[in-house]
Amino acid sequence: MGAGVVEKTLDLDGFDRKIINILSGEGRISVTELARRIGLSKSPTQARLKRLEESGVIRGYRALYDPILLGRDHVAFVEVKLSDTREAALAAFNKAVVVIPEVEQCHLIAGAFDYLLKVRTDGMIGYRAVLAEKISTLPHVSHTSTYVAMQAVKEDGVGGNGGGGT
Amino acid sequence: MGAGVVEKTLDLDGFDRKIINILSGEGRISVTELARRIGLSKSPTQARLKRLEESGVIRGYRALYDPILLGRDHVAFVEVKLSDTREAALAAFNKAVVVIPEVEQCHLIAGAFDYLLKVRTDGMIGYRAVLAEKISTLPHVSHTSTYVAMQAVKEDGVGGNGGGGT
DNA sequence: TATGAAATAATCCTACT
DNA sequence: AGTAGGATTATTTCATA
Repeated sequence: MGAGVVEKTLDLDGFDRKIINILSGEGRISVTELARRIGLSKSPTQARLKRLEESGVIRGYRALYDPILLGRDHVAFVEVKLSDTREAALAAFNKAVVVIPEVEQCHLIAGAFDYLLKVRTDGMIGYRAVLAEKISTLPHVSHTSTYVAMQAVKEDGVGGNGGGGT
Repeated sequence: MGAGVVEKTLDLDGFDRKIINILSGEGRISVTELARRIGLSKSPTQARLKRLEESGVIRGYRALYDPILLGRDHVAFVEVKLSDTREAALAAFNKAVVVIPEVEQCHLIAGAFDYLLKVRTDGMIGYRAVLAEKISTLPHVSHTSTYVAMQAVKEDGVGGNGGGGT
């Protein structure tokens, strides 16, 4: 995305695609089951899986959690405007924002050199604290606009960490 | 989120929290390894894992993919305004939007009764097709504004499906 | 590159502390 | 409720085609 053309030349055939699609829904099934579903025996299935993992197509596996049961059902989207949009400023912002655990997603948006953040907390009080203490103090932030989600109509599960506690 | 207080009364102790945090990063490790890491023997670890799964805290497992290697690195956020925001209209919109595979996320936003959608495609051409043929034709849509992401600064992996092909 | 068999390691179940 | 041990099943490696 952006600078540098990345080598996209990995040839994924139908079996690889099937593996990808199955594992996107059920990431913990056994290789035996996976082999049965794609219609191949165990060894080649395992070899393909390993190849997908080592080539970087599969970056890892994650458990999906119920945000409500974990008490982390407050989602807000934050539009962030920067006072400086030069490369160094963007890099500083990027580096600082990725380590905030409550920030689930952060995208650089075209057109206005803004960022759009997705922030998950355990409630409005927690959100205000994150906004005041973490997001507003990020490098070169000049203005933020918050949009609170009333309902997650479609969403994948939530990661385990992010302010809860280890 | 919103109507109906949900029973949050599951008591998660430190071991459960450890399980949740570990599995959020490595969702495919064995129960043996999991037991070793949380400092418990295998049987209780497995019992706790099963309890977390059956209580709904863990909703499933998913493989994370590299969007670039899969050729699905175009992300856009769409603000959708509805002409009708009564309950029935919202329900109709919700029902229709969840089945669009390119829509990764959809949130009902407070304040203006808008929706914010995250749409992933294989490029601008694919995005325009999705916007014209799928999003704009959703029930009660009156207006959309698109914000294209130039860079994913922080983001979990991507699901396997969404326009690719089975 | 797929198949099939043998060694290894995981899961599952039962009994004990 | 956690630990320990044994039976079942899956995964891994290796040989073969």
